[in-house]
Amino acid sequence: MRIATWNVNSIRARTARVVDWLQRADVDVLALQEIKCRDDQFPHEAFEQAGYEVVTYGLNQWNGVGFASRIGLADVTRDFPGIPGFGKPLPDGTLPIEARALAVTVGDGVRLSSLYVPNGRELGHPHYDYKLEWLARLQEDTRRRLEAEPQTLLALMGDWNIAPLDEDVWDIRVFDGATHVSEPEREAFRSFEALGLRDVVRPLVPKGYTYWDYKQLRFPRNEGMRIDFVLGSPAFAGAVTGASIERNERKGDAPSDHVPVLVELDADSPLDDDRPMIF
DNA sequence: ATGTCGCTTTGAAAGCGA
Repeated sequence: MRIATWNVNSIRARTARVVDWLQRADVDVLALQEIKCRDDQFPHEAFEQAGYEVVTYGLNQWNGVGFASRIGLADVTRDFPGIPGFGKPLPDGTLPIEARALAVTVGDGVRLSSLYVPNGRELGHPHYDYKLEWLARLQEDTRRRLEAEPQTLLALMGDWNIAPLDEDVWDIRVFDGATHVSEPEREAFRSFEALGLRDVVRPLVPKGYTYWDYKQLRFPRNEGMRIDFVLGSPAFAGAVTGASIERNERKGDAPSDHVPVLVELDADSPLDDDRPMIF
């Protein structure tokens, strides 16, 4: 099973590129972020013609997440319990919930979330507090799920908008006082690892960025950030057999500013200690 | 250079978010 995550920065601007890559890379399931369209605006036909069914969660021109799968999509869940909102209060006094979290079950019971973590904008900005609150509520929900089903094959995948390590940005000095590298954000990221989730890509791809800003020749200079991650439950992590960061997808005409992160999984024979040894 | 994108409202240019 080949599973990927990709912040596409507008699906309508990149439909052919995304579908072409899905087929070229032989991807079974893609988690999308920043589709930047409503559900009715999504280019369903192009994906269906390529053999993928699609589920999307898009409310307006901002954010938006989705999945494309050729091995099934079941138990679709938007948001998560306790998810905070942001923006102008609604008539009932609550804040609007943004389209940033979508979970599905694929294949034979693999539970995947497509996540677009709030950017944060600036330290001390209301959006930064929103980001931390959003992550705290997601962590709580994930903890409950793992406690209820410790053996579950589960992965949280997406654009985390956090660089967990200094080496995940090209020059940490540039990020003094910036979001994405602040200690509260990194602590939030580690709080998921404290649940037993593991970054399943870094051990296999120790170096490399997943995002390069369009501005200031960031890609030609390789001045990027590693902010897109797949965090897997112990059972999920045990089934991972390969991973790659698809750097070539930042090249050519009209690329997204993020590239796909791809994980290969052998869900039929997880490498856990209970597996009978056969010689 | 706050140096690029993509979307929106608005009626070709500006605002917003990243």
